[in-house]
Amino acid sequence: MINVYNTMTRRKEAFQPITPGIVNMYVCGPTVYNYIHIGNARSIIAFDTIRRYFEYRGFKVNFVSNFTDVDDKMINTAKKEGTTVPKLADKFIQDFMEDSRAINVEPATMNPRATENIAEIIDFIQVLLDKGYAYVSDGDVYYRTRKFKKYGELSGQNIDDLEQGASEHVNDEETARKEDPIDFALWKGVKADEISWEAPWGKGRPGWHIECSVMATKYLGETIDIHAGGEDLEFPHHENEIAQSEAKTGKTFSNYWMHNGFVTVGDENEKMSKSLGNFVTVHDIIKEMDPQILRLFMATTQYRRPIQYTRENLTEAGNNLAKLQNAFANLNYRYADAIDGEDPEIAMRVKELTDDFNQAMDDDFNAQNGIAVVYELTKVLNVYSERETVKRNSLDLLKARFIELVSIFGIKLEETKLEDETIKQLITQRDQARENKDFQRSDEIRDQLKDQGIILEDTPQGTRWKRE
RNA sequence: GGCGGUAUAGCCAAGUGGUAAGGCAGAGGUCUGCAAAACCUUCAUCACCGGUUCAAAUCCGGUUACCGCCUCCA
Repeated sequence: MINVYNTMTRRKEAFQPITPGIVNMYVCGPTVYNYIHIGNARSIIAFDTIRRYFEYRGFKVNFVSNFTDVDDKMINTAKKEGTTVPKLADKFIQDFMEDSRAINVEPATMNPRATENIAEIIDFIQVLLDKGYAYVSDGDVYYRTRKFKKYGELSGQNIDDLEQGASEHVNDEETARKEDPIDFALWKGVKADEISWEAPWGKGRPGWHIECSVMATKYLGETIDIHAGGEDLEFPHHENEIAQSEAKTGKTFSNYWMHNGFVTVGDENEKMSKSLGNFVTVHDIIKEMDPQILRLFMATTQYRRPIQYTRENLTEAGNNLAKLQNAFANLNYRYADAIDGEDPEIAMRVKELTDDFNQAMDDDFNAQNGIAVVYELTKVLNVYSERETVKRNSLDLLKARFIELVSIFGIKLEETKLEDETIKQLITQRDQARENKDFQRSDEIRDQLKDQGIILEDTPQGTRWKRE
């Protein structure tokens, strides 16, 4: 049984899908006006890891994540860069896909875009108007927040406190059009020559929150299993989504709400975000280092905890990645001299560790405990790889389980095919030199290869090599 | 001001009543011609104060510090 921390109840709860064996999951995606930063990556990685774990446990996961491809930021950025909103969206959606691939994120079942669902958005708003949950004001449409009794339940906010906050902070012309400062926009009337669509109450574009309500219910149903996103979305975004959706359907919008913690950066340990301007993009990072390092770093921290993005922490992740890769390589080398059969104690140990792993991850995807088990398995691989005789079935078993567990964290282990003839020849020459105790010559060859990024390792089974 | 979160070794980080997982870095060792990789050993009384208890990092009260949300944001 998988336990999930539900923001709504602030407790871990046993996960009960609506339909046995299926998880319908919606994750709020990015506004596509820039490259994704590592904060976005954290959210993407966290929920990709969770999705992979569900799949590993036998669930079919319908994973829907949207692109917000029209809003103020899109419009402003397009204007500034002398392009159109759709072109801007296309570019950064493509970059999103590339960056996601680099950090080994499984493609979503579906990535709907707000602008592809305008008709449904209009219908949705119309229902809210008909039910009295919304009102038109000077071309805009607003949600009548106070009418929704449960408002504030997700974030634990009192509506009067919110009211106070809202009236203090916001004092623009938009507020003047609202009946109440805490009301929020479902539709924004068109200004100047902005991108817009026809609606019964006038030309304009959807507000931010409505698109997620529409797309989640359209593609996954009126009640979904899991709705997820960064913890900053808890309020107001998710609160508003609930208000819209439940006012319309009268049903619970999502059974579980999951929120990932932030990435902090710098000595101040402050939140990283686009608006603070202190962000690092995935696009830039992966030019400088193996994307798998970033992936491992983020996937193995419990998703609700904050992550401190520092060079030191990345170095540590890099060392850990190398450890996993070494163990995998050590194991693979032994296929050359493995004999038939299996060692039963290995099967037992693998079973044991798998149970430990599942137990750890069942507890709200506790990746820190999960990876600890993987490190134990790594040790089993290494120790077994050093045995005098190894058996093929045991190698197969260790290898398969290792790949399986590591892939939940999005790590792809590749068998390096090293077939370079000149390198092989040099190694043969070196082995001969070593046999003749001509260590000067043998070290010369090793240094020469090292300059080319080739590392040699002498083992009882002969000399191995790998790239740095 | 309201709501929420966090504080465990040099660093990252598990751990919700019984005497501190794991990883990185460091130190010592095994293996090696030397290395590399790997393995073994070693490295903390848990922010502070008070309380409950036979027993607390874990429960209660208080203090301090940091972070987030309340306005666009993963």
